[in-house]
Amino acid sequence: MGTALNALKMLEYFSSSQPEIGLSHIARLAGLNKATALRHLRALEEFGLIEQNPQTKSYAIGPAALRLAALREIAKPGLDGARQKMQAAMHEVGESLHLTLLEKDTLQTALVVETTQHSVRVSLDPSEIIPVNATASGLCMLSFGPAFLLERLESDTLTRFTDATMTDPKIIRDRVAQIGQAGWANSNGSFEDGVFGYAAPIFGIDQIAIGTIAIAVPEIRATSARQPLILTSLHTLSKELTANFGGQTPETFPTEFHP
Amino acid sequence: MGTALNALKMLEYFSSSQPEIGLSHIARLAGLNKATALRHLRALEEFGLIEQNPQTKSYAIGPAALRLAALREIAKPGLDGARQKMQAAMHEVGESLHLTLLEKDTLQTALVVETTQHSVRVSLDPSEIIPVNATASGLCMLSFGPAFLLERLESDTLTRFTDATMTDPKIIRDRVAQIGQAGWANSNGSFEDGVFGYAAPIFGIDQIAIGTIAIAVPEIRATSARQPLILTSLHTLSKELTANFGGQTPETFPTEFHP
DNA sequence: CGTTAGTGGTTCATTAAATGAACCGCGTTA
DNA sequence: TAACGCGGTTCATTTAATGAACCACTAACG
Repeated sequence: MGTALNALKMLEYFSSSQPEIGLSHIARLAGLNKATALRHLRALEEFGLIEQNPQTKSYAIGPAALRLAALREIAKPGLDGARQKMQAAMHEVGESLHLTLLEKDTLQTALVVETTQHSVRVSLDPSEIIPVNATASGLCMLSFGPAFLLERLESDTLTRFTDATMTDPKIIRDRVAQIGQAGWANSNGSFEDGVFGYAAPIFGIDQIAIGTIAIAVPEIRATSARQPLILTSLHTLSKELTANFGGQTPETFPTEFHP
Repeated sequence: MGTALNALKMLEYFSSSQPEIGLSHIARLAGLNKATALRHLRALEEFGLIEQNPQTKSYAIGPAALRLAALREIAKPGLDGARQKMQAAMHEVGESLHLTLLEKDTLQTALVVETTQHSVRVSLDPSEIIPVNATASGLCMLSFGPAFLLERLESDTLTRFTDATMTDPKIIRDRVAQIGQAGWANSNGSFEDGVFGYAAPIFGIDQIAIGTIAIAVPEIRATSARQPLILTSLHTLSKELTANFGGQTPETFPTEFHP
């Protein structure tokens, strides 16, 4: 059931490490008969989503992908799609959310969705640069983002914001390793007193984080009873936003978040 | 014949002017039964190439397009694909080709493929900025490119390169209108004596030219007998390169070029 | 030099999946 | 109230997808 879908699923086997695949190979990968694999490829090729190298006879993603991506950007300019998903989650959890993206080499707030359900809520300055050592987003980015962030940890001056702020690179690295296992990060008042943060990565095409999605909870509401709700919301957001920005979640990433 | 292809063809109906389409509407556009249209949309949606707006229930291009485009860029970085197509055409026609792209507001040579078949051939300096009034590429760009190029024609100083160079904006505008009808432009020694140029547009997603592909022929070989070959090559290149860069050829564009 | 194992691609009887007319429930408009 | 259009569903009918066996070709190997 779903011929079209089966055809499309063949596209999943192309990756940055394997941008060109031969007929027999992709048939084996997809568990399809060569004949059907070929017919699917031909259909995709006619549409332009697949292209055959006339020399090697092997197949690669075609130019139609570019056209569709351009259309996508017109229909949903990235952040708009993210905002909608964040707003939906905000209604579920009843807390403020913020989306941070890695711009060049700093982590910046791209979008803030504030809850309307509580008068006591966490507000965040959208122009602030996010310190990697003091926020859940920052720690998350150290775990799942590009390696240079971790590497320059020692050479950076790590500001102490509160008593809970970590400034020792060794301790931070330990924490980062834990987060890499769990899939999510938290910060309990290490940036601002009374603010608990929960963050999860948003992955790019190469399965390296391009940003994070975070839920900020005032300490009074940060009870262990509310954690499961927050963590499941965080997990679905991580996956949805990764998809929204055209990224790919690594297979090793946890399928759910545990406290 | 080709369920997958029929499903994919539904994507063709999304455009910048119509980025969201409802079920009944798209079924009508594609000439499909609502039931089959829905099943196709569901398949595309599961893959992520289509997304349904939960409020309006209408459909739009999904985030998977971004992922595929990113993969495409890794596999075939734009110009590489263009070079291959140009080389194939070069072998067919036996003349030098050059690809020019509109960078910001100037027309620049992006790629040159020189023929190896003749010792007398046209060479082009890749760093040169292409004058719009003197080259086939320039005239082509005036016809099919963004409007501002034509609008600033009067305010620009138009250099006279040879006796055949057009410098009167009025005459140029007439010529541009002709080219708009024909689909291709030529320049007979208006940039350099003894060089005949033939050019056709490369369109972007919005059906406005983002560049041109040109064939440069030494006057001695620019016989009327060779024109048909050159023009058909030019036409297929125009379409192929438009596709290569993820663009879309307007429906009003000629299906073949006539001398 | 023949054998083997791999490739990309084709054929055609069999089978499974795509199809579409009619239908439902719902919200708008007349 | 009635008529229309919408998104979505159902199920008998038909059409198109499927896959085992096959061909032609290339590369490696003894």
